[in-house]
Amino acid sequence: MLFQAPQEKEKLDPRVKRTRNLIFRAFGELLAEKGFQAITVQDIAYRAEINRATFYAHFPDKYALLQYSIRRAFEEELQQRTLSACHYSEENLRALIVTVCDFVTQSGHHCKAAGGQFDALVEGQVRAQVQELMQFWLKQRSMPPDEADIASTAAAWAIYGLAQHWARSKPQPPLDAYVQRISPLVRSLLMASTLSD
Amino acid sequence: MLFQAPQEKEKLDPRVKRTRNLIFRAFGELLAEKGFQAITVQDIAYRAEINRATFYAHFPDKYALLQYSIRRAFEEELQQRTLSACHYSEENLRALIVTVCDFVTQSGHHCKAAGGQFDALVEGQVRAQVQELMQFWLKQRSMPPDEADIASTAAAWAIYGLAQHWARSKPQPPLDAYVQRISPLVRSLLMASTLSD
DNA sequence: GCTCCTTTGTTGCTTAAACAACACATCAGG
DNA sequence: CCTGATGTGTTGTTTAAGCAACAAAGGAGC
Repeated sequence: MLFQAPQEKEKLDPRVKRTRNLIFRAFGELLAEKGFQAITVQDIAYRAEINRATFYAHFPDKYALLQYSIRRAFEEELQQRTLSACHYSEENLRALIVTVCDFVTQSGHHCKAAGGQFDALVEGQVRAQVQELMQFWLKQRSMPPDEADIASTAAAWAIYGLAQHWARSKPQPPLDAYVQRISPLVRSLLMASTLSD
Repeated sequence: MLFQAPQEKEKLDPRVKRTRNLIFRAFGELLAEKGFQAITVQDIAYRAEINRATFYAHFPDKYALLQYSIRRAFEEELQQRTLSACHYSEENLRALIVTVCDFVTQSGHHCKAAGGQFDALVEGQVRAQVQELMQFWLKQRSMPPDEADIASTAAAWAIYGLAQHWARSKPQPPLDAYVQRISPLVRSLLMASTLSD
């Protein structure tokens, strides 16, 4: 992939990579089975076939793992939709918005059992990644860094906000139509300076 | 489980256990995809997320892994059918025969691409385990060891031979009927001395 | 025959994971 | 209240897995 996440870059000890994969998968399974609070670190370690102390070598606690997992889940979602290693285009922007909408709904009813902090975590991680990706797009199109910062930040917040709005709205309009409607708004935020293509 | 396989007993370093699991699964996947000869040790190591040298720390070569895998696959088959931790009964004996028949057919067309040695390996491993299990049954019923050896050996060979015969016979009679027909033969082998129950 | 390339086994040295043991927090029940 | 049980973090020591580099065995193609 061309757009590698800033964290977890380059060469990482394969044992570390594998261990995190194991923890990630185990956590995902448990999350689906029991809900967040009911999960203990022991559960995770057992399921992942690792020692409990090893868990703490990678994450301070299960909340940190939750955060990491949200980020990874969203990353994988992006990769599966062939985004993340892409350039800017209207189509990719719409796809990105769709991904965020889906992810927000998913995380909404996937595990409502994680205290009020859950939504905040999802929001933070997803927004950060959306912003990074769009920043990457803009720099690729040679927008000056500080402008790209501002534009991508604004657009990321807007996308997340609109996604949440859609997810909560009753009745829910068809996603396609909604995205068609809002993507020009986001585009205008992104392209405030360079208005071509 | 009450009837633990003689190898791989008691407490084994969890890393070893996990590594072997990873290798076992990776090998199973590759076997389904490419066939035995096409698989390299590198493939297995890559798929299992382990170092190639680690593979050699566990198995001399891929043939040894094949042998190990056959044994494990059959073990798991037994456990799934709730055998292996059981006492002798007519029903369990029939279930055992059914398992062997299924396993022989499976391994027959699952990967025909492993030289002529493949069948021999399956045969050896399966027969050994069938024999061990029945020996366990007999000793549980306080048959003297040397008698149990002989009886279980004869029965194991008979079961495997009859399973192979069934798998190759055309047209194949219904498995249920076939097992009903042959299980008394096996039973007579097992119970040659103690003819009660 | 001869390369070039891939795969195979093998070997010190390095590093991450396992363990056991610890002090501490939390909570249900007598 | 206290007691037993369970989960949390942390630490030093031990052990398995990773790495890089090696020699050697096979193939494929010229």
